[in-house]
Amino acid sequence: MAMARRGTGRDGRPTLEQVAARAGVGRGTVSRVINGSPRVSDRTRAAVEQAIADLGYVPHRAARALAANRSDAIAMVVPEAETRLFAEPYFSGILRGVSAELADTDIQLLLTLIRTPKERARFAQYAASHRVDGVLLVSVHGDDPLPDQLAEMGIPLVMNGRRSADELVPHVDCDNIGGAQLAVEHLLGRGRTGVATITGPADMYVARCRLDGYREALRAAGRKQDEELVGRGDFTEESGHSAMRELLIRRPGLDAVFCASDLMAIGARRALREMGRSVPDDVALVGFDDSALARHMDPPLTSVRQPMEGMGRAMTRALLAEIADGPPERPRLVLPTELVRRASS
Amino acid sequence: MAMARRGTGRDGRPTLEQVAARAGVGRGTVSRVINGSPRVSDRTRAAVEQAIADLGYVPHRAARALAANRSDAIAMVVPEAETRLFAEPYFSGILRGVSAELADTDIQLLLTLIRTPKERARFAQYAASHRVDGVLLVSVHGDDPLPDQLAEMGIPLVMNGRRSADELVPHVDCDNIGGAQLAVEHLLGRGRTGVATITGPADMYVARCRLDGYREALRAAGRKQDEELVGRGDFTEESGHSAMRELLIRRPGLDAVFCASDLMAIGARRALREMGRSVPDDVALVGFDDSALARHMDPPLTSVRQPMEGMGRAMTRALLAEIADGPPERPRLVLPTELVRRASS
DNA sequence: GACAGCCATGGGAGCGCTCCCAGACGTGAT
DNA sequence: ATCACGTCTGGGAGCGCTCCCATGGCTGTC
Repeated sequence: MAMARRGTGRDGRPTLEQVAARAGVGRGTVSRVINGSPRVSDRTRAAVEQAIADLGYVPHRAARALAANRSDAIAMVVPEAETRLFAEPYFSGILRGVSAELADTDIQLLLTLIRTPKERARFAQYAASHRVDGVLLVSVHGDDPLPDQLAEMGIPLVMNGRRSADELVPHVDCDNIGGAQLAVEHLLGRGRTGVATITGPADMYVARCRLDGYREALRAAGRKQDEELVGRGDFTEESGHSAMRELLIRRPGLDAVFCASDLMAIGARRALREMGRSVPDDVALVGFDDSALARHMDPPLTSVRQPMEGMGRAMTRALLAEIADGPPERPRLVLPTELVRRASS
Repeated sequence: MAMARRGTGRDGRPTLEQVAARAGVGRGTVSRVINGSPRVSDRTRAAVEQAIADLGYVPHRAARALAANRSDAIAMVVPEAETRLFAEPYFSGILRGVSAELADTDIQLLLTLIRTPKERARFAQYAASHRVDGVLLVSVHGDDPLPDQLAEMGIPLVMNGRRSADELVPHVDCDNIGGAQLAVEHLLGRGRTGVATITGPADMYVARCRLDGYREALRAAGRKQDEELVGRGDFTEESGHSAMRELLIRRPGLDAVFCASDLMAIGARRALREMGRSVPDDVALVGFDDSALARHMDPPLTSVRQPMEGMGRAMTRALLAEIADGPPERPRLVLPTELVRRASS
């Protein structure tokens, strides 16, 4: 036989049952009020809300999750390398956006850093058992099996960035091509004629986009493509340094460089200094990311800003919509980039 | 009357009940195995483990949380300003440590950014209702009421850093005094005689510690204190810049500066350049934090490294211990800092 | 004025787990 | 053999919620 109902929950907090008792209604009604069901009269609703306020009632998440078979939590998954490499503005920017968007829902953010395949597998299993309502995937590499795995399991999922031009998994991206164009147009607009670029690794889609943007801007301006002005980097400072040296040897007369990352711009800047070029007088420099590094460089670096916080927000909105309404018809959302002009160009 | 037991849980995943059936034991026994209770015979344990493996069973968190009255989740609370200001290495370093420490438990990390008092209140309420087992508080300011609020509610809690010398809330700190000493000793050891410092805001405990370290190092070396060599900053680049200018005006002969943050060192470096001083030849420069900024400065900045990842780990260990065993007898843990020597000194 | 139809409402059943008690089975001492 | 333990085990009860069905009061209609 059921024990007599107690006056409070196990840890001394009021339960829905007590709220019901105090408001003089049934449990179902309180539940309806809490969940915003329209099928409650205004009178009753007011009484229940009063009781909730009086008691300081807060729904018990676990109980709700168990009964309703949802978790009211989403996970944000970040390959650990990213927190190291792109600590800022990437990771914290996105996080800020996600958090802001979640602030007035009562959905929780679970953060998972993944550093090994074992951890990836573990997370996949975890997600598979519906312990989260959806997943936000940050900075996915082309060869990461996780997105497809999750998609296959039918777990709502949004990535930032895409792995290829024909990405099927819903994602939010920023306009890398447009950003690169902006940068190169700006350089051209300042009268620079020998505009070089230092690219990211060719197997990363984002790097290819930025290179495409560079090419497109030159084409649009009617300049001929000089392949000797394209230096290859891998987004690291060191690669920017060596690419810049090679560029300078091949084309000593170049007067501007668009780097596909701020980190490479730092390396390039060092090479320029070593080879006796001043910035921006001899060579104008533009980066990509608008990181803290760019702001604090000497001279401060002109850079393409990605709306990281906006991407975080957009990803979150997209995920919540997907959780509520099922897969979107258009899986892709592209946010504009912006050029932040500083003294380096 | 209870419905006949089904073959699987609601979302098609096996339940503990099915594991029990397959292993030919009762629910209680499976629960015991899962929770590592010793009161299970080896035979039975093996059978249950086999059944778990066969079925791919994963416990349902919400059900477990509800029944056991714990959440298997801890929250990491970060004032939003911090993700902006100290993006790196602070925040991501700690996060990496926390995540690493949690990796082989099945405790989840909930991340909460707090930007308004309203959100703080909301979080306090949330935590109060035992929706998390414990809280990690990052970068707390002296006037933040949250720590005491949580402590009062009996919620296991660990902060990083302390608000004052007699902090009562359990916390993990790094050796700011020792780090500053290290920096100044290093400067002295390189033959510098006029060692200045630029401090953080006087109302921040961490800033006072670094100043104490500076003083202590001078004292230990038998140098007299010259108050004119102490510049006041507030951890920002701009404050470093103006403090450096003033120092240079007051004491043109100074030949070294210990800055209590890398950001201030960047400002100081700019001022030095403007006033025609070279680094490190005329003036040696040392920062604090060992941020990405320091590594990429020109010349690269010698800086005091705080073991952020280690602090994250230590905080997590301390919190888990507190959850398991109750409040620690010694609330404080201090981790050593380390000097990273680069070309600026 | 009777009946269908609608709406707000109460509360039983059940989500998947843990807790704990009572029972079944040893074992060693008497 | 009997008894007193101790160990291992099964399963009832219950965690706090949501879902859903049945109920009862009202309205509108012919």
